[in-house]
Amino acid sequence: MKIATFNINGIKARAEALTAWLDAARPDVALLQEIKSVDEGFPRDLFEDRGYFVETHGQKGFNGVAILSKLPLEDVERGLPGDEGDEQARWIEATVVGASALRLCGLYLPNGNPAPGPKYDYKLAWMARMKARAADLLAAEMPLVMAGDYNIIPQPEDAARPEAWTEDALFLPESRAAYRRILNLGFTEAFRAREPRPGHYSFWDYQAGAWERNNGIRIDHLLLSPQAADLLMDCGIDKAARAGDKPSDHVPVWIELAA
DNA sequence: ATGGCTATATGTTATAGA
Repeated sequence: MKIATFNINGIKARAEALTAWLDAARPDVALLQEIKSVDEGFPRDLFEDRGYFVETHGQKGFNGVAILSKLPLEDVERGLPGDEGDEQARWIEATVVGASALRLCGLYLPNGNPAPGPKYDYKLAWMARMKARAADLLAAEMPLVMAGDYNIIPQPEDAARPEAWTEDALFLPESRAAYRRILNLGFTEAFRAREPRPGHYSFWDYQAGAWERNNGIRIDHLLLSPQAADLLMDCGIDKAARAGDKPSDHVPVWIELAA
């Protein structure tokens, strides 16, 4: 089963590039972030026509996550628990049943800039809530994939110019420590489990020729529970998507599971 | 790099992104 995460940066602007990638990459599951659309505005037909079941958790203008799946999605949950007052659409869960049941979490972790400040406080609080939810899900001891735009550069080798990010919410020590606390619950980060070398990125800024200069960062991750890590066959980054017409500033990252 | 581009809605400007 091929499972991908892709921050599309707006479904209205990305319908063409997204469907072209789906037709070429043919993932069984695609976890999408930044749909920037309300649920009623999401063009479900584009994906249902291609054989996908569609679940969305959107809001007006910003944020928003979605799951596309060739297999039915069950027990869908929207929103990250732990703060009833949080209205930002950044978290969706569902179970997909293939050879065995697999729990999926699609997430768009807050950017957090500028730091310090209220947006950074929200990022850290959100990560604490995510850790609590992840611990609950791990207790089920079933295959679990938490994938999305983490807005975290885990290590210096995950940035072309790490020195440019030292004051940034994506790379501050406190951000990376919060990320490691989640990882250390027992997750395997799929890409690093298979590729130890530097120079692999999932985001290039639209500005300043970042793509042309390969000035990227790796911030889109798939975290696997032990039961899912046991099934990991392969992981990759679809870098070519950044070179297409009207691209997102992120590219898809995918795994192949023996499930 | 002092935000150089892109997307959306609040819409000929503001807000957010990373």
